[in-house]
Amino acid sequence: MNEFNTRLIKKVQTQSLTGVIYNQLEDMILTGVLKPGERINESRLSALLQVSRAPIREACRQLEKHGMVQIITRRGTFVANIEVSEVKELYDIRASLDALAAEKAAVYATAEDLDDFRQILMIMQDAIAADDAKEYFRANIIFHRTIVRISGNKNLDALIEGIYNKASLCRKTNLSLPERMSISYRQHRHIFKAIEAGNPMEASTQMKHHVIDARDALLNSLDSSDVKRDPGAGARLAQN
Amino acid sequence: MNEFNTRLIKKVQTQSLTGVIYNQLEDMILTGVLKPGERINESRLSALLQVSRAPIREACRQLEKHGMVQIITRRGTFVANIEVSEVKELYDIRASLDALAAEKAAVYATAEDLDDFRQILMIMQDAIAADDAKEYFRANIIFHRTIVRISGNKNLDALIEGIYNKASLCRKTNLSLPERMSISYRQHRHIFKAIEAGNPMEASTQMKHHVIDARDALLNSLDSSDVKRDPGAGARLAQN
DNA sequence: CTCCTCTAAACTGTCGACAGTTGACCGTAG
DNA sequence: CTACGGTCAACTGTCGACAGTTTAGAGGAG
Repeated sequence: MNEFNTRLIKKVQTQSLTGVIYNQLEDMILTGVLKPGERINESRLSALLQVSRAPIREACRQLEKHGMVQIITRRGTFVANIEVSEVKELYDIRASLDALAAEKAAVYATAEDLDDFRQILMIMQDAIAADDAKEYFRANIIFHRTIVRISGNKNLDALIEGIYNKASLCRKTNLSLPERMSISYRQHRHIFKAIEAGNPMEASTQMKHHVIDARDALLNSLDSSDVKRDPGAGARLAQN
Repeated sequence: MNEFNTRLIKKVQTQSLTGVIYNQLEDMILTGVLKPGERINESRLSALLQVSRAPIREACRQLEKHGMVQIITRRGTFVANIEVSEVKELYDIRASLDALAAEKAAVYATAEDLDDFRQILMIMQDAIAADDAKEYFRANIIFHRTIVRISGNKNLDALIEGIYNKASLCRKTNLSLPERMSISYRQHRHIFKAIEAGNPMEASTQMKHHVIDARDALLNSLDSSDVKRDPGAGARLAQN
């Protein structure tokens, strides 16, 4: 493992060591190698990855900025520990922000934007027909990102991504619910219709309802089948 | 100035150098000593403040986390440059988040919480009677923070503060509008009434309206008294 | 046996130094 | 006069070391 890391580091060195370390740590957190609440030992990591502590410290600050760890002065950095109750709160925030995005999108959407939506909705339909939850999930992310993009609010993007990352720390939240695809699709369609009609109020309301609904479905499924492990790790997001 | 800084640093050393540097830089940015777009030179600062570059770097990362600077790899850290158009977007976000807080506050507020509100509203009334804009402004902040606290959503607090900090970078946004105090007070009263009545929907709507209204007043006063940035701004704002 | 105290190991915060990269200035060619 | 290329200074990224603080564990008292 050491040799592999060393090689990897050498290869991408043009991108700054800190960035590489950041990706490694993010991976280790999202895949559960580093468990919530666990402490990240700078010295040990620097020895393991064969780099000095400086880039590791920097990577940790970036992780904190993205909400994935918490840094306590003179105590260390700890992998964020997300309770289910906090996931609930995070979804509330995301619902509000996504609703804002939908509201603005209904104002600014162009004809081409609407075509984009139609295409995404078609992909979703196909995914449902093929019972391909993974594909549907991908399209879902694109749908939401498209709305944020159209809204034109640059800060919204980073904010929502941060919320999303943090919620993802609760690994249980990454399971997909294939049986909800058709419900979700119908809601997406309502949102699209509101945007198409240029109705900000309606778009906002529908979006908020959609996100809260998804959250409740998720939490309910957690209640019923709690101790389930999630092998379908396709939930990792390709960000940017 | 050097001596003063040194003494200050010594005095609070128990609280980590990075924290002291952070406060200094924040001050310098908010007071305009460091101007938007200006680059922060680590070496020069470390010489000026008589500390090594490490704590300065760390302070810069924290500033970035709070949205006050932007760090570009191998280029340096630059004081965030906020356009008026971006302030508009930031207020949109804040309106959504504050509306969420008000919604939840209407659900969770206790009798003591309501008493807190009554007290704050009284302070506002007094400030208006004394024509004390500064005091009113202080009470206003407490009012909003109280709502966020009552909402019980821990992430909301940090998020809103970040938005607020970033908007404050546009120094023009820091002017107070004494003539709006009574309007603002009435709106606060409406929000309080909705929370008191346990009406989340109404509280949310009133809050959103309040923040957007404050924003428009602010931007309008900028339009009339300042350089004409965006001629279409007024028209576009009217639709909100 | 339990609780408190004190000591030592471990770890983070800070430091000064070096190396690689970036941006700018200067000179040359078209 | 302008555009392109090369050289150089400055600055950030990274490194290894030291100091102060925290935590854990050993030892003693109740």
